Amino acid sequence: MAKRHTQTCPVAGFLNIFGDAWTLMIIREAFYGATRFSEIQRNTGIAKNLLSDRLSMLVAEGVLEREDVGERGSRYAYKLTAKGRSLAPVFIAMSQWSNEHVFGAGGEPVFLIERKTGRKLKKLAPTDADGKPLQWRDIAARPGPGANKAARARIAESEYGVDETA
Amino acid sequence: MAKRHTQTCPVAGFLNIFGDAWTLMIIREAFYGATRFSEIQRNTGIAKNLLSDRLSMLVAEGVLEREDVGERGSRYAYKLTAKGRSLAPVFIAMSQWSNEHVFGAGGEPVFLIERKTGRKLKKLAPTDADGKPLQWRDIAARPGPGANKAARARIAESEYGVDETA
DNA sequence: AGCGTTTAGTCTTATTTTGAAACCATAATA
DNA sequence: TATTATGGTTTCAAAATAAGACTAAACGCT
Repeated sequence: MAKRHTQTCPVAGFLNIFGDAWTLMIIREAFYGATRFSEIQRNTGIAKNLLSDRLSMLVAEGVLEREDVGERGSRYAYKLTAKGRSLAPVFIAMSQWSNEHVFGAGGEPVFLIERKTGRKLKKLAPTDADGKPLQWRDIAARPGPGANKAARARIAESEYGVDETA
Repeated sequence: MAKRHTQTCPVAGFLNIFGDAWTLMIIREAFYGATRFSEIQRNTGIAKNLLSDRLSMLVAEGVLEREDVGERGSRYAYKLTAKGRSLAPVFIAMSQWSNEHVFGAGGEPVFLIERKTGRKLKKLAPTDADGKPLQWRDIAARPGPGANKAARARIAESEYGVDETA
């Protein structure tokens, strides 16, 4: 899993960390509260060498932290950092999409709920700065301060782009 | 990209479609308005055989549709279906996370904005059924109607799970 | 203290996937 | 009519994945 994408792009940056079949399964386990190597391996079915690689990578990226829980070392707990916990919207959006479009109404394997009341979370949806819902047609892309020439060009030529020279 | 995951789980279901280095880059292109094979290939750098595979897969999954745009055939446009467009929250959540945690403040390559006003979208965040913001600690998982025995067991034993026998 | 089990890996090897380039038929363009 | 662009398919080497064997330290039990 070398970093494949060299583009200056948020999606490319995201996929350089999470763009494979297993990494987000590990994040799922972390959200579900699993912390131990063996636990994650059992719950996902990932091969041990891959789990070892991915955990090291996630710790190096600052998404997980490895905590020593043995009395004299050699027992570890992998836990989400603040950076990792802030993947919650991604995790929730994936789960909601999959419940709706992979499994469908009546076939949902798991609902995410508010712990206190048991009610389902509200469906994540794009909103403007004031919280008013937006359709995808209302959304556009604008180069940010980190955009290089290539990124600017791609955005400018796309119909999704807005030339915001302001 | 055979379906790797057999678990009855929303994340596993999602990753069986999108769990690789390229598929979400293709979705990015679709959101940015690219429709043609060559255009997507140029913009992402994906190998043509992989693009061909992934596009067929996405059409088969109903995420994209292939429309014939040649006068006498053999020119095609790949467009998001409604199912594909409803990936917007996933796309936005990934972009926002990456802007914040991969590139960081001042290094963001691309902002997603409201087309009409140019203002940045609001950051996606989990809320309860009424729209009140929730911390990740307030969120739990409950088996849905599609949960099989294995899925139920996994949720039950996780600290994230709630035994909602109601 | 001694013994078997669990944990958290590593190593090896076969299989699968990817990446890059070559090739090709049809369509559009000059 | 000739040239280029499009949308692929095929081939082959390199890389990643999958599965199991193996290991050392730590733990749990008597």
